[in-house]
Amino acid sequence: MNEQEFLKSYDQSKFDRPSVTADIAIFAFRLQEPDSYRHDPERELSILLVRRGGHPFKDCWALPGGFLKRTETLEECAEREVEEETGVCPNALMPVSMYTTPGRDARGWIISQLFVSVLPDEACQPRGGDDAADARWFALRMEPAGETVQLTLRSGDLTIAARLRKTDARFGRTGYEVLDSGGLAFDHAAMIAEARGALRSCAKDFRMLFDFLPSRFTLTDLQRVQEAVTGAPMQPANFRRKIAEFVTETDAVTEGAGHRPAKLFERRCEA
Amino acid sequence: MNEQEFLKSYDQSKFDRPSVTADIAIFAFRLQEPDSYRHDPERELSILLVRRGGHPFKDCWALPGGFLKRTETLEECAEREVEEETGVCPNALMPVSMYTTPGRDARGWIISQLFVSVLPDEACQPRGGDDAADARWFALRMEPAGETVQLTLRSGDLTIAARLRKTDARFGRTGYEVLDSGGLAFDHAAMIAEARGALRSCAKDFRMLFDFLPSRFTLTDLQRVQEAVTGAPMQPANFRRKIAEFVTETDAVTEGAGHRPAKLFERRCEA
DNA sequence: CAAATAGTGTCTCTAAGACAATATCAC
DNA sequence: GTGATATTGTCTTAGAGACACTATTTG
Repeated sequence: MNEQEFLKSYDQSKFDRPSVTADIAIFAFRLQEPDSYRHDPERELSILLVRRGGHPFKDCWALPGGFLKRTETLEECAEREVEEETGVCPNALMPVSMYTTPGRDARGWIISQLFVSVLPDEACQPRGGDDAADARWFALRMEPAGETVQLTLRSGDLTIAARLRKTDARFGRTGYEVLDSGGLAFDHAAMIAEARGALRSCAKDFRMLFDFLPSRFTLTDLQRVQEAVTGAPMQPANFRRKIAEFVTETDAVTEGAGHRPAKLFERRCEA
Repeated sequence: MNEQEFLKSYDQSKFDRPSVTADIAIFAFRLQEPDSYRHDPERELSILLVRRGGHPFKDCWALPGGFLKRTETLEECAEREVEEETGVCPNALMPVSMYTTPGRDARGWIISQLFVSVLPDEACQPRGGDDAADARWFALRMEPAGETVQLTLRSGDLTIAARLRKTDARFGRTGYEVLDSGGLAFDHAAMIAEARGALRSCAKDFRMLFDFLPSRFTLTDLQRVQEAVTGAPMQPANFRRKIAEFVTETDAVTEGAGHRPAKLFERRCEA
């Protein structure tokens, strides 16, 4: 038998195969109401979730995502699913890791690729789509609590609290095991925690920060984003020194704030 | 219909699904013959390939790997396949990226997870296994050549030369497109190039270096490994300063070399 | 002017890199 | 002793972090 004949006789359907999905953790910073005309509004790290319209986990909140099709790459699938379910068009999608533990999905043998993406606040007025009854931003907090990690998601009156335990932490990535999903679908609580970690670790490279903001931004805004992602404050002088090479000054300035206006900057694009 | 009923009626086989494989790039440094009794032997970055025993790409060289089973994670699959095909038991397996381009495998819809692993030279006397007619170490060189990248693999008289073009380079990872596979199976030439890059980028973190060496080693050996992985030489004094915190001195020293003996060190294990 | 944020100058300390000198073995 | 590698000392420089100061708007 030669290769041609082999390929002709090869029947993929004879073999056991999993379904494959992409799930996407989309982060943004949402502005909160300022408490005085002088204070700048605070920014809050948020994540986009959809309410599931069908079984399983009907009416539970979940990451947007869906099944891979034969004609697309996993990344294209992720982009398509986000668009379909939330009406939002994501920027670059960073692959994080593959979830393949047997039994992780009650429907059968399903493995999932987790992606992380980041959006400027303005770009996203989510709407429910195809399979999703609703789509909303949830303010995200993740705090260590002894041996475990507490995950808190809040959207208006709605609060979701999940508890996780760290499992492996190799190659700069930390995996989590769900102790209490808090009502989140599937193993998405673990995915959200891992995505938050991936976000933190890729913030060392400044390029990602720009995706959180519109094309023109103040350096202070950029710094707030960086601080929220890394979780550590920074001296303004030092921050400015470090990002200087990545931004270009424009003529425009902010207006109407109760204090000195700030110059607007743009991302510097180089080869 | 409630969730129980939904799950009972859910039939995964109604949906189109891909086959999923794990492919593993295993690296080691192999000692070369010294040209004089005084010179230490040189080390050469090598990668473990298997010769395919069956179609497609019968008799071509390929990364070890194979199909994911329902009862295992992708990482377990990778470990099993390496063991079956080469007789070698890999250390930690680092997931690198997922290959999902439609049409990448002539057998049908097949997506693959690439892993990278690293072995001490001593640990691996490869043998052909199940699907693999043969398993061998190939010295690996990767050189930029204008717009393209030249990949050269050599094992004894056998030389494989592949040519690639860089595609995307986001999130610290570089993807490649195969221009000339040089006879390597599937898109494995691109995988090898990406794996080489992943190795380089994770070498910044010293912990990975130890996997290339037996439990006791000289600092010079460790430095040679680091230099070969990163591609850049380093001052001995600086290297020693940097790894000091990761190693412990032992009483043992090397013997019989035509020069000053070196202290043997061990990896320092901390919490 | 007061409150609030924007933006700059500069000191210190550490880490990285370069260079040079000394040490110790096999033959 | 000679050739090779092992090991250590230290100078210089670049960058991170901390701190203090000045600048500019709105009400």
